[in-house]
Amino acid sequence: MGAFSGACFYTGRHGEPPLVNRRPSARLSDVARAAGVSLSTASRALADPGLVLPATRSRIQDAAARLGYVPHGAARALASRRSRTIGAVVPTLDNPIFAASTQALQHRIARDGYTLLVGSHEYDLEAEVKVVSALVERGVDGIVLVGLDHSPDLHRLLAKAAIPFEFTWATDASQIHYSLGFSNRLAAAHVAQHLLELGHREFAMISGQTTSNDRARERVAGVREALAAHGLELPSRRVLEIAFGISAARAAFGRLLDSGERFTALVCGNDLLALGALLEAAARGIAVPRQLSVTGFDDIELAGEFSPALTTIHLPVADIGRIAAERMLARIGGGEVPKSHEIPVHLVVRASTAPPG
Amino acid sequence: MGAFSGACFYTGRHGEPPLVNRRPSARLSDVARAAGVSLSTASRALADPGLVLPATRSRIQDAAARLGYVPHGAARALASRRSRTIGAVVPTLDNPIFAASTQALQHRIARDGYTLLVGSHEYDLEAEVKVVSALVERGVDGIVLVGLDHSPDLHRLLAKAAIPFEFTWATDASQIHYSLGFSNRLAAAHVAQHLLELGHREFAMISGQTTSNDRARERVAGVREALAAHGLELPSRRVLEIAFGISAARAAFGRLLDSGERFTALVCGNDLLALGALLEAAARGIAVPRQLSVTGFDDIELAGEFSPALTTIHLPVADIGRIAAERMLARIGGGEVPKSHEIPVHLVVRASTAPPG
DNA sequence: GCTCAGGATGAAAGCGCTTTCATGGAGGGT
DNA sequence: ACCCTCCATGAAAGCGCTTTCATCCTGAGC
Repeated sequence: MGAFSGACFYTGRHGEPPLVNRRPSARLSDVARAAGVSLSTASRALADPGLVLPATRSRIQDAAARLGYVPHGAARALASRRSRTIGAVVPTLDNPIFAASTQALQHRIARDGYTLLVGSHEYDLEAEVKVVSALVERGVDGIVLVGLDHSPDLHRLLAKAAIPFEFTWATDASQIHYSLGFSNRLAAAHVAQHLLELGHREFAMISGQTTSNDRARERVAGVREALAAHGLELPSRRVLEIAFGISAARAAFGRLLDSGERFTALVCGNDLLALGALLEAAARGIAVPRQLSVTGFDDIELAGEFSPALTTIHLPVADIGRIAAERMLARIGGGEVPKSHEIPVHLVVRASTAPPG
Repeated sequence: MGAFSGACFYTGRHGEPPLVNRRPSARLSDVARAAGVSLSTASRALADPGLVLPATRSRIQDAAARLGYVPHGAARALASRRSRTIGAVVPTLDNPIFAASTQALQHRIARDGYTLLVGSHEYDLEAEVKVVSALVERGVDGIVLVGLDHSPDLHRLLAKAAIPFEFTWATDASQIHYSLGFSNRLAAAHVAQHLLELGHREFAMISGQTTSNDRARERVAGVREALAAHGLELPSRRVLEIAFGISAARAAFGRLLDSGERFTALVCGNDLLALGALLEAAARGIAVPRQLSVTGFDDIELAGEFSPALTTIHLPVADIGRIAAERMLARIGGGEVPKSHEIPVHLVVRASTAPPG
């Protein structure tokens, strides 16, 4: 390569914009200049086209398209005090029901031009406060939370931020807060009632962790209530609390069997736990439902496909996300929605329950 | 209640700030004033405490704590040109592997003070462009995407935005883009190789949708390659492409059986599809693995617990999210990372495969 | 004791947009 | 023809923060 051409190449190279700190894409002022209008008119044409003469409007829109204009969200948020983002805080996305409802939530708000910020706290209420704080800091216009159990700091933070928030997967009976869900207690009682009607009298239960988890707690309480109405009780030694997971559930169920407890009905806090129990029962040659009836909660897809198909409570998981989105959007828009929204859930009787053998 | 006290009450009531447009929590200038320092010093004390005298610093930090100061993300982003948010775009969170890796990603970046924005496109490449555009507009500092198949518009947008982005769940052999994952083709070939070694010669396959999905396509290609090396082939009529879902998989497998095709090995594009096939096989009285060998891909928790336990490719799902996070954080911080990162995956042989009966 | 380096702080200029508020011109009523 | 209203547009003031740049003070070096 000769000196001249070499120099030439280098000149060319240096002409390229540096990759870092490169001038970001066109700003609104560039669009305005290109269209021959003022900044304010350009802003209006894009935000509320009705405010601008059709001719002007299309000139501006053309310019924006030509320049590949992408609005600067932070600037917009700063000036307008709305970020058009919504925060969702879930225990974990590893649980398919939270993943599915979050998916539905995201899908719905995207339709209205909103973006979802997600955080998870892995069932740690103090971690949740931090997550929410991060979301508030990002200026979310609203926050969707799971359950009713939260740190007092959480409530303080939320009150101070003065943004709408909503609890899901449970309804706040006190009507103090906005909530969307169903009564975990009643639903669980419904399951127990079904088993009672089949003739079961000896129960056991596998539950998720109940500390800091009102849903799990209410489900246990619901079963106890239903039994109590029949003069029966569910002793603590027959209620196993375990962390989430199929293999953990298998192990727990195994322990329960090994402990020598006698029972004909096993109520599980959710489908995954029930599946674990079903798997362990099969491994041990326990016939379900002949020797043992098993129930779940959630009605994940597998529940209906598994053999034996699982008797469980059907939850309209996607609806929860979607309706939460709609209630949130309405409130952000200044609308009013009922303080609490009850989602219908129902028992699906399948092959895993039958009268005691 | 007397007239005086009544008036008193009302005055009190009116004194409350209105719920809407209430002055948001303390601003940095409030903190600065409370601490008796300038705005800049307050900013420094919070952003980089080392720049400020210990005494001053603690006065400022105290004031911030006392006032419950929460920084205004948009203002900060506008001034600093960094939003400390990262975007993740997945096909859908309904798929547990994406939910799990997203969870790990979120968890890791939260440790560094970053917040996750998520979007999903349900396997629609044009929808993906919109989602990414929304994220760019929100000023994310980086974007994590799934797979290698994307719209040209997507690449244009990303190039223009000049922010780091990374593809996951596959490695870009051309090394043009940053990518993190493994070779879906090799992994699938590995599965086929295992079955070939067991003595299988007649294969069938159930795959996810291959259009716009390089992972699914590569898995099919990998199986074909492995067979070809043995002079065998996998005719199209034995490759069923279906949408995601256990019941869809059951139905598809049923159709395959009804079509009269004869095969001793069924390769499935992922574990959920395999589970569907296993369930249908059980329902039809087909013994696995005696009459039919079945394989999956992903190694979800259920794969190892199910009966028969599923032979599958183990993917370190959480690692993918975590490492993607770490690579992204490094790049945002100005660091360098290898263009592509290969994640080790391996075959887990369980009870669903055996020599042909 | 005087100079100069260096560190702590303050002043002020934006970041890119929205949103009053002001202005000017067109159209309607009389 | 005149006045008033209404509507399209423009000018300009921030939104709350970061970040130069300038300033002041302290202390080391001679």
